[in-house]
Amino acid sequence: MPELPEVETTVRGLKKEIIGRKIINVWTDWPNYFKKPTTKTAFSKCVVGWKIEDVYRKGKNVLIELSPPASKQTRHGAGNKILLIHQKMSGHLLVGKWRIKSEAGRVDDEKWKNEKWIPSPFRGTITDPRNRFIRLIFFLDDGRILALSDLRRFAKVLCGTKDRILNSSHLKLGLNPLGTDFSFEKFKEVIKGKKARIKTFLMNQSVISGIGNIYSDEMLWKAGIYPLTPINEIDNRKLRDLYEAIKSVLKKAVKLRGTSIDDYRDSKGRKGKYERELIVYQRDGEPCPRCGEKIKKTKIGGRTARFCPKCQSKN
DNA sequence: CGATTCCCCTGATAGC
DNA sequence: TGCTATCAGGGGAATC
Repeated sequence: MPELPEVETTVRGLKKEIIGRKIINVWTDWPNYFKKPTTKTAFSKCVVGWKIEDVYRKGKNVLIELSPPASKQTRHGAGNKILLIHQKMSGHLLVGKWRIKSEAGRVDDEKWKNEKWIPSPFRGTITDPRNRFIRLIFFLDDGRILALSDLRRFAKVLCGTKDRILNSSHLKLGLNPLGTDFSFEKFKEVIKGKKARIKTFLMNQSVISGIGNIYSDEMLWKAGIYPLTPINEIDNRKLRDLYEAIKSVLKKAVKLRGTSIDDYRDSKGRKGKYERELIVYQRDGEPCPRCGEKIKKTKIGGRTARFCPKCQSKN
C-alpha cells in the first residue's frame, strides 16, 4: 500500500515522464473514483485540454498541477487547477505507451474493455502498462497514458482550482516528516498533551502526513516502543528515539523506492526494494533480530500492529 | 473537541 | 468441487 516512500517514488517518476503533456481524454469503468466533481462527464471537462505543469506529493496524495488551455486563458490568466490522486491501498499509477495509437483520444469503451482483458502480466510492466486492474486512464497528447491500476477500487481522484483542492476536506494534512522543518521540537509540540496510542497517532495524517501501517510498525520496533502505549507514558529519551526512527526509516525506504508487499509498483511498473528490510510488518512468528523473541501481532482500532513483545516496552 | 466505528472493495485463504 | 466466512487496509464521514 502506498505510503510516503511509495508515493514519493511514484511522483519522482511522474515528474520525469509527464510534465509538459496535455491530457486529451479520460476513461474509467469505475466512476465512483470521482469525488469532486462526482460525475465522469464533469470530471473529464475539468481536466481535458489542460497541461501538466508539475507533479508533487502531499502526505500520501499525488498532486498534478494543470495549466489552462489557450481558449481558457484570460488577460489576468486563468488560475491553475489541481488533479489530486490518492492511491489508497492497492492503487498505483503507471505511465506507458497506449498500444492502439490511432485510438488515443477517442476512447471506444467497448473496444478498450476487450483490450485490457487480453492476457497480460498480472501487473503492468515497463513496456506495456496494461493489466486487468486498470480502471482509470488519462490519455496524453504524446500517445502515452497515465493509468491507475487499483485492485480494491479504494482510490479517489479530485479536480478543481488550486485553492479548492488545497483547502478541501480530502487534504487535511499535518507535518511533512521529511521536511527540513520537521525538528524534534516540532515533533514534541504536536505530540504534547495527546493521549492516543502511539501507533494510531503516527498514522493520523492530520498531525504527521505520510505514515501508514507498514512504516509505523517498523519505526516503533526501531525505537523499541510498544505500539499500544499511550503517548503520555513515553519518556523523553524514547520520544527522541522515535523521532529519529521516523526520519531514518522513511529516508531509507525512499532510497530503496518503497515496499511492494502487495501490488505497489512505481510509474514504470517496477517493485520497491524495502521489502527485504522489513523486520516486523507481516513477519509475525519470525524471530526479532534484536532479541530473538517471536514477533507477535495485535489489533488496534481495526488495524493490525506487529511488534516484538520482549524489546518493545511501554516506556 | 477528541476518540471510535463504519464503510467502501476484492483476492487469498481457511473451514466445512 | 464449491460454497461461505474472514481478513487485509486508508481515511472520510458519522457517531459516541
